[in-house]
Amino acid sequence: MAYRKTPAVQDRLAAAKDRLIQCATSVVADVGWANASVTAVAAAAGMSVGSVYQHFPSKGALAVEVFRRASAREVEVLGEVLRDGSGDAAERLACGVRVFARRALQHPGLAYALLAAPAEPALGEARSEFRRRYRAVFTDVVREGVAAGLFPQQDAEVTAAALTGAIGEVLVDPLSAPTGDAADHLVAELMAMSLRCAGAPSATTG
Amino acid sequence: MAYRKTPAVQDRLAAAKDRLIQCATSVVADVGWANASVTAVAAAAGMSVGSVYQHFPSKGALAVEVFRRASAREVEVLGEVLRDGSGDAAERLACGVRVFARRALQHPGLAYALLAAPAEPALGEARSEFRRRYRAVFTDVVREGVAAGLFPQQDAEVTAAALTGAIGEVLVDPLSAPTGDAADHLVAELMAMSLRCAGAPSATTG
DNA sequence: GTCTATAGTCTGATAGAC
DNA sequence: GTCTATCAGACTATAGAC
Repeated sequence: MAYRKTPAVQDRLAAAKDRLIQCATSVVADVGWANASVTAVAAAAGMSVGSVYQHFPSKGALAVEVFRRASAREVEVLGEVLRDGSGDAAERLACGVRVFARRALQHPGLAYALLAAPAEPALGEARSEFRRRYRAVFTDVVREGVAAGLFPQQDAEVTAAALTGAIGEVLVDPLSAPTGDAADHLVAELMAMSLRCAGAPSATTG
Repeated sequence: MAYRKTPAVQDRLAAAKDRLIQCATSVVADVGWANASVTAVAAAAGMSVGSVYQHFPSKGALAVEVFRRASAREVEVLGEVLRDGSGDAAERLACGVRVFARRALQHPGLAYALLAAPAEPALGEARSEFRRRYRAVFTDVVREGVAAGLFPQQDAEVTAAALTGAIGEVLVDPLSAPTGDAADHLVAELMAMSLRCAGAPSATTG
């Protein structure tokens, strides 16, 4: 008969699974989804291919989990800044964009994998959800700004989607990650563009 | 020894290749890149798998050609409106966005495949080029608007990239293609958002 | 028992014979 | 042009190490 796993065993399993996910994330950030074969991931995690399939039913499921964890972190960080930051809606929006951009520029491989890389088919749905969540957090700030008369009347959902796409596109294009002054310039322009996009008045003044 | 192909043969080959590309485009628009196997494409084109490889050296090459043709059409249409349309930069930008959006909403399957679908690894480069070209046409209008004092000072490249990403994201998300009034609303919001994004003054006024 | 290594099956891309 | 063989990579089954 089947015995319940002891806590110690459960912990060990969970730890191994965690490590597997982390290693897989590194591999993907390094070589992209296309080249992240199960064999390569297993090797990076120091385990056999068979063991990988003890943690995940398929390569796609592992990919989804890798994607979910990485993207959840980003959405969470952004959401905190947008919701709990200080200042009015425009200031929080600008701050959120800066944080998002800086994080992406620091981990370009991961950002590219999350935002734009040709991906496992299984990631289609996960990516959609990721974007929905980004929209949700942006939608809230935009709505707030409109309610406060800070932004003009607009469909907050559309603006939120636009911000999501715009920021992703700007950050991902130069596969060559800009550094130093170039990065600062990019972030500054991105913040200005986001404010204009929402219709913050300062945008047209300067 | 190898004889030069007669013109008649060349024409027949070119026609077959054309049909193959068109059929492949339909298949991709229907089932996405992931399910567009060479077998499926060959079947749709009424030829054998082996024949497909007489026209293209690899599946990736065929995918790139499908992508190139479809995206080139879109970029061209947009470019014409933005360059040769009537009115100032803001008016042409708004008009270009409307045209782009309407076309995408009419062919949602193809739009999704071009803009956002999980794709063949080989398409990574093609997609980058596609986006660079979008940026290029947007960059020109934005520059012109800035020069005319219509838009505020800004990095036109960044705004162009943002417009590319924003429009794509807004159009692609609701995999359920909006129809009738909903589509009109979406297009109108998209145009307003694009003008705000570039900093057109009317945007903050109403 | 759980992990590893390994050798198999299966699917789909690709090459080559016909 | 078609058909068949090969190859790669996802996935599975099994045997042995600890």
